[in-house]
Amino acid sequence: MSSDNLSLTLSALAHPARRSILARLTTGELTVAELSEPFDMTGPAITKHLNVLERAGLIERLRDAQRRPCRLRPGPLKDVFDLVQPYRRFWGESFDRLDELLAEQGAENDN
Amino acid sequence: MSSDNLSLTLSALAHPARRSILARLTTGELTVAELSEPFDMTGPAITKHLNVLERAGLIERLRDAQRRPCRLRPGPLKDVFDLVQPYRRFWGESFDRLDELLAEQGAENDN
DNA sequence: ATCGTATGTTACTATATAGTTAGATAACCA
DNA sequence: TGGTTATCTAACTATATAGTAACATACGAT
Repeated sequence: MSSDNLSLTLSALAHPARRSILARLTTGELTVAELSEPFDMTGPAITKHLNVLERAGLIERLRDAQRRPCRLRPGPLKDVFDLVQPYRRFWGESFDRLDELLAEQGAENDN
Repeated sequence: MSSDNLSLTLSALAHPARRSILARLTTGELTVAELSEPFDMTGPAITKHLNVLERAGLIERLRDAQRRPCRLRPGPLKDVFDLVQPYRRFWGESFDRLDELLAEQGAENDN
């Protein structure tokens, strides 16, 4: 399963329901019931998705009586940003033929 | 397994060996043997990782006699960038307490 | 005290992932 | 032709993921 933090974060993001949950949490805390509502999924399935997100540090669980609202913890997303950031130079120019870019880069940074 | 493209890309990235392979491909094409070298892993294991990367569109396999060099295809990484991009406003300010930000946002964008 | 709502836990199924060893394929080299 | 190098496929194991149904717990309301 590769349990380093970044791998945990990426595999947590690798499910549309979990990405959708995160997106909805940007507007504030939501309860499990509220989060479940848009999905055709049973309660336990949602609970498991929330556990995955929590284990990755992407959400925090609170207490409000019998409710357990979730709050976004965006920290680990920065690591994802930092992962893809160095590749920005590659897209937008030659998607299919990287050769020239690699040549340029090879010139300035000999490996 | 959630086979939409973005999910495929994210779960392909959710393994340190595969991220390392991608990083090494930024300096040019490499053969399977060259890619295997830094890892304590058998050939078939590497082949499987390459298949995962290829299925996600992150690499391309070429032919050079009996060699099958790999080339980076950075396109799908842009989608990952676009995924995390909107969350940038959340980190760097209040990691733990999102409340003020949410309050601001709630004011301008009533949901 | 009991009821109902909200959420979590357990046990189970099916499929996917990550790795192994052993064998198959393919292309070059002598 | 036969051998070597490079890579992939097949079969297998162990563990993880995504879902279900059924049950348990926790808390507020009546």
